Amino acid sequence: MKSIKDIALKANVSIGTVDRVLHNRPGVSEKTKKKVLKIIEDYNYTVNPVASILASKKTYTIATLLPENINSDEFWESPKQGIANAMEEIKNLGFLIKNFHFNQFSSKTYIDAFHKMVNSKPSAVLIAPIFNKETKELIGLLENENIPYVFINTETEGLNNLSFIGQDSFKSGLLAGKLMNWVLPKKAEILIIEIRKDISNYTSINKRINGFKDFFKTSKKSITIHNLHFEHIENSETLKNQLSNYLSEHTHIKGIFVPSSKVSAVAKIVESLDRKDIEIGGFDTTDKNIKYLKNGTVDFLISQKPIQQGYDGIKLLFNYLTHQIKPEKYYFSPIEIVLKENVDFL
Amino acid sequence: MKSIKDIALKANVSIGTVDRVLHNRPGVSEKTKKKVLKIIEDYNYTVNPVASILASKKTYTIATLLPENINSDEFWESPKQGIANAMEEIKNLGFLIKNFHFNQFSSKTYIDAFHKMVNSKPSAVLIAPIFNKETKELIGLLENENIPYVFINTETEGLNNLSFIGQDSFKSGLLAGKLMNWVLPKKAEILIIEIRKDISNYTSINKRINGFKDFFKTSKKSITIHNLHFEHIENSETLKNQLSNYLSEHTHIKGIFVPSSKVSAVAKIVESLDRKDIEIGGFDTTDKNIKYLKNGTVDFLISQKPIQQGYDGIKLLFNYLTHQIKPEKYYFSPIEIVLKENVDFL
DNA sequence: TATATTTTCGTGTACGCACACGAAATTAAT
DNA sequence: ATTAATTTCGTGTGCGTACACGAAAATATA
Repeated sequence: MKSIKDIALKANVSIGTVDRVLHNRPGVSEKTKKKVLKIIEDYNYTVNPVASILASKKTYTIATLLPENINSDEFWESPKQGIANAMEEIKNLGFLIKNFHFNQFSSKTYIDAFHKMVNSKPSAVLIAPIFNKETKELIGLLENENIPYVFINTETEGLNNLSFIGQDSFKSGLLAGKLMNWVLPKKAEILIIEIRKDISNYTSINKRINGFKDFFKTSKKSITIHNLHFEHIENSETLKNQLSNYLSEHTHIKGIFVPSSKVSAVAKIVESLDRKDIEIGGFDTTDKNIKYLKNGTVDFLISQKPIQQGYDGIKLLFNYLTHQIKPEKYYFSPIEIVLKENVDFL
Repeated sequence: MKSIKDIALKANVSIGTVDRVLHNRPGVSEKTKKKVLKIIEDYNYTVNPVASILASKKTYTIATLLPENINSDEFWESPKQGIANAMEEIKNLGFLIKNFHFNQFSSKTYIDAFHKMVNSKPSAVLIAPIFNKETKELIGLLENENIPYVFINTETEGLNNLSFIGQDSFKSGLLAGKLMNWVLPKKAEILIIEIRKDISNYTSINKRINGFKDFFKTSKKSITIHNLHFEHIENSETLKNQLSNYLSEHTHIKGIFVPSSKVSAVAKIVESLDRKDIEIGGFDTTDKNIKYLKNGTVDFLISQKPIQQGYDGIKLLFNYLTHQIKPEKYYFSPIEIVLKENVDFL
């Protein structure tokens, strides 16, 4: 393995000069620069990144802005896990992380955390731009400072984000439709359950629903679709009463689609009603959801590999900051089908 | 970031002593060792792998032994891709790779390559032990030299391999059964097509078939299963004739299960027969298979993420060699369901 | 030609760790 | 107590690169 020293020796210049050539720094005459470059080419030399990292005391700090995970909402735990994993890998390469959190039901906390994040002067940021309007208003703060930003999980159009990491929600809804279509009999009715509390994730969920409905335009089966909205899900008695009433009034409903991670709340009720004839499908492999998948109450889940999303987000910024590798603007996560039979192998 | 120097300072010992403790080298009294370890713990210190690698001129070579990919058989291309990706990441960390190949239909070439591999004195090896008997006879060569070995893709029981990376074939067959059950009508017949050429992969394929059949023991639908074996698949005329004859003799066959990556060969024929009523399922996302998945001839594929298998195999050996991290004995790959709707997001 | 200015380049040190060498401290042997 | 053997530990050097500092060379100005 040739080193910078070998190059210098061969070129009859000092290590410093070679270094200047390598980094395109001024202070080298055109003539010697040519000479050195020629030898670098001949020797097929590339800098040793290990030594390079060790020598450059350059440090980068990446800031993240994600919802805090409140009580039962374990979804955000996963991206955070992936972020932590990625940081573990690069922390010795001069990378530092600062995590900022907000309450996903309070835009005020989002704005607040956003400001704090910008004030910490990070090299780059990873944001879950749950609040669309606020994000558009605040994004200038980052652009003024020339801080690159990546969006995760929630798409926000029309901004100069370096990349978006998340699922194609429409397609994932479409896939959910296909699966639901498979599991249902030739003639059936489907209930889509929306929970208002997911309002912050409004766009994604709407796209999922659109995709879902879109699939049934092409289905050969005879399907009717119902919709039901709930305001709260904490008050499980209300939810239970309303849902069981609805189901008893509409006895042809044989499938329930939950376009969010709140599948388990619905599954719990259906199980208590002992309605084994109803098939349930939804999103995200939270522990609770998996429990109902395993016991057969839930038929399928669609996962977006949130751990990997977090991991990829950090790695992407790492590559951008250290190697100026510009990522794709859209970085779509896998749309993974999770059934009882493969849930243990993810 | 705390360094070895900080530890030494705090412990009132020299850097050398800390170094000895870190590497469990002799020459440190029990007392000072305890003291140093305590501080390491307190400081939450971990060695900087970058500096570590730079300092230790140690170099490792990893050898791989995989089938060469003959003409149409593109499956092995994927693990190789993953291996290459992983090597790219660690090549500057003192890692070198030597790839050995064999013809998967000739045990002689396997034995040959195996010997060459051992003679190259690698630090560790990654093997696809396609030939069970031969592997068991040859494995002593590695054990004599104390060379750790990892199996990929093909399981071989009763050996001291560091780890096995691959799919739980039985479970993946079971899953295929579930999917086939979903797509079929209440009453149907299924044809399982085995291609003798896959003999080298005999065990896995058999397990898949067992898993598949196992599922139908619990199915509520009325399903009959047929089996068909083919010697060759190159001679597509023979295959086509036999298969179309069989299908016309057994008109109730509405599903075909191909427990190998040769799905496309079957799909091609079914397509040419214009039998849109037949659902096809099989394994591996080769380009050809994906083509038939996209045009609707094939209903589902099951992928074992072969690229990741290769990647994981190398990374696992890397961690073992550099950090003595002992991997799990079984490292099961995801069992991924691939449909037309999610094939673009993997 | 002497001096100032700019361009070009060489040297030294640091990054955090591994490891060899040998010195100091401890223990054992005489 | 003296010497020898052994254990314990500190120092120094090198890994390949980045970068600051300043010296030397080249060029411009008087």
